[in-house]
Amino acid sequence: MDLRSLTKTYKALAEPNRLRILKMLQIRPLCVCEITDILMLATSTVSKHLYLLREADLIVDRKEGKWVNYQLNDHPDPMVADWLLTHLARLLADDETVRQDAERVRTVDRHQLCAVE
Amino acid sequence: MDLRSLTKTYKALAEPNRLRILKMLQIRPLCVCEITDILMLATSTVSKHLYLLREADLIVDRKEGKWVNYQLNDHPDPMVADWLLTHLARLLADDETVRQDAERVRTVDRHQLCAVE
DNA sequence: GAGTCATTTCGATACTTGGCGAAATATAGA
DNA sequence: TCTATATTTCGCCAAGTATCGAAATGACTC
Repeated sequence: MDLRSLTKTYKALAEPNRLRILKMLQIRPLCVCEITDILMLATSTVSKHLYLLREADLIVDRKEGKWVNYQLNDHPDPMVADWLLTHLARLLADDETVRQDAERVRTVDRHQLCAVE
Repeated sequence: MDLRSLTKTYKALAEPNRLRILKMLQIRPLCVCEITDILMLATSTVSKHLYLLREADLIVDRKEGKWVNYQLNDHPDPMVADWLLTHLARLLADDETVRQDAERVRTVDRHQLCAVE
């Protein structure tokens, strides 16, 4: 673990929408269109956020048909990412935005969202 | 602890020179000119880095004569900064830059540095 | 109080990053 | 193979940030 990679990890965490994504993924795996719907950002923007979280070893992607599911990394670098994800579970529990995101995660359905309207 | 303040904390950590400063302050308190000498940056740049670390509750300043000594915050927010600083103690131990910084911290003397040459 | 030195603040500049839409890629199904 | 859908990549712009030097501030000493 050197300065460069630790900086990359903290940079990945230093953005509110990316923290929201991580908190949402604590509830269950989500596809890009579900995350996009909840954050209300362009798909390309969300894809970029997911790329940075993946590069930081915090999440992993699993292709499933035409969807790409993202989930928290179950086997992250034990020195850093593992520890940060564990801590994050205790953080932001009382944040209003994060709380509302959690409700949306429980009710959102990808079959309703994508390509409809 | 909400999204905004947690983002501020991670932003403070997401820069290599600021991580180097924190690692140096783990050894002993340092004044601005000592840190400036080790990082080889302009004084104004270092001052700004210190400002951001202070705003994130990670360090505190103590005036001592014409110098301003910075040190790690002994009583940080127990929910975040406290935990991050504890973890940081274990991190970056094997980083070459951080190791060299540590040597400089042990040998540097503010009376030799400032206003000389 | 004038001078000296450490630090902070200010203003300018180059670089980085978050955001979008459009184009490219990948997968499923007809 | 053609079409539809989900995602990624690319090019661009606006906002944010790291950096510097110069000016301002604060503190000690003569």
